Amino acid sequence: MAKDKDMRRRRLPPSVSARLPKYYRTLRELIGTDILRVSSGELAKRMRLTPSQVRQDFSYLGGVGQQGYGYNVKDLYSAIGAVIGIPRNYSAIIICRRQQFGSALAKDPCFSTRGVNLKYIFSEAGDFAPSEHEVGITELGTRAKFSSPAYERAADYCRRTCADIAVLACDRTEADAAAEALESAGIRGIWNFTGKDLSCDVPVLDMNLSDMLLRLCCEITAETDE
Amino acid sequence: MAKDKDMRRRRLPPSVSARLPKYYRTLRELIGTDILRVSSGELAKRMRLTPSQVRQDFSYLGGVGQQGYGYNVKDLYSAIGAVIGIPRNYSAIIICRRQQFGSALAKDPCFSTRGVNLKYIFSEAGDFAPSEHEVGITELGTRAKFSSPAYERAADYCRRTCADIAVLACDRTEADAAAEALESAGIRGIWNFTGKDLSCDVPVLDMNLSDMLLRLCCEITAETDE
DNA sequence: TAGATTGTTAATCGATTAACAATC
DNA sequence: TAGATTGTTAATCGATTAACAATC
Repeated sequence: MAKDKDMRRRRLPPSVSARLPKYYRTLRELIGTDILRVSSGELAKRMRLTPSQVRQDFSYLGGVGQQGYGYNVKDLYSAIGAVIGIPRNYSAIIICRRQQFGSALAKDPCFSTRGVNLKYIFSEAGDFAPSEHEVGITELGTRAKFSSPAYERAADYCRRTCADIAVLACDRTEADAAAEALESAGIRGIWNFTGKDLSCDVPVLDMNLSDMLLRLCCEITAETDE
Repeated sequence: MAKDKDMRRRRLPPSVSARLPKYYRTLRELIGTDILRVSSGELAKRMRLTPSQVRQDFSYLGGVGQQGYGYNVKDLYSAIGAVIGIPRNYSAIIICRRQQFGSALAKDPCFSTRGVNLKYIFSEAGDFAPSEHEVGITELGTRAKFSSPAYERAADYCRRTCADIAVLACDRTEADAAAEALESAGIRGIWNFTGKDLSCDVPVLDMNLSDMLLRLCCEITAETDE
């Protein structure tokens, strides 16, 4: 008894949760085209998976489909959104170096389109709200001289105002100190662009650009030699 | 017979090749500290793997270790580098929008530190060699009016001069056309920052920032509910 | 030689695919 | 009802871990 409930509660296997964002994105696109229902076969074709895998994955969401019909696109979209945590309206801050990577991220639509509230950007050239950022960085130049590193001001902000996610794109040499400061200020996840592996208790998503570039090189090499 | 040779030749499982860049990076660090030899146990500790996995992984490289001693750091480093394709000196070009993501990538050390030759940057604000790029983007502003989109000029360049890797960070709407143009111009791999899935015959490494952000959200949510 | 550590085989674990009864 | 399609169980496949003989 209550077998399906147990099923629903079982922690999602990592392989499944890694696919959720892509399901979510594909379903968004379907919503945009006014398609109301979708079968595991159709979704599998769009995402280049097997129908089996799609159904197996969705079984962890607990009975979100209907036999003979398929899945209601909007229901499925919000069921997946709920598991990801979209309704929690997470907030984010960026710690970056002027004109570098993280700074460009501030303009990326990934935050606004996914319901994550980008609140503030901290860099050695000044601290900015996203709206001020473009002007701030390119025209104002350096806003002020700071005695504290950007990550400390970010941690202070975090303590005062709360923020869930830190996009960490500071210098490698500051990475450990920054992660520690942010963690003790209550940050709940770190998107790590520093290229340094962090040891944290909160979830860390590593974006090691060098590693990624080499991964592509490796594939190219394997392709050549095959 | 020739059993070990067969082993060496067997195509690397994807799980193993995905770890090679991190091995490579860790070994680089060891070289930097003048450590000459390393055991599977030591390496496992640094990389948070099991010694078994390290040895299993390296077995695909074919007898690069020595019983009772471990692995010679430099030998291992170059054996892994060879599989990745470092000695092939791959070259790269960037197709991006002004001041956006790809443009910031041009300044990232991942290319130079990994022996990938970044040759040229194409954007609607002008085409630049990496050395001209910072000045070009921020001070010169728009260099010229172009009648062709950046990806077409990139494809032309690729046909004339050759380039192995395209960092594709153009607008989503141009993603398919750009990939097709670059592929037919002879590009061998695409690092895809457009947020759109490509269908290509060459290896594609997807950097879907929205998906990645949601993956982190998902982990935070799971952590909270556990 | 004795201790250390590899390379490899076997055992386990997890993820994917296939099959099919349940049911809309 | 008949056709479609799910949810779930069983079979397969691949990746990780454990164990140990080979050997430096």
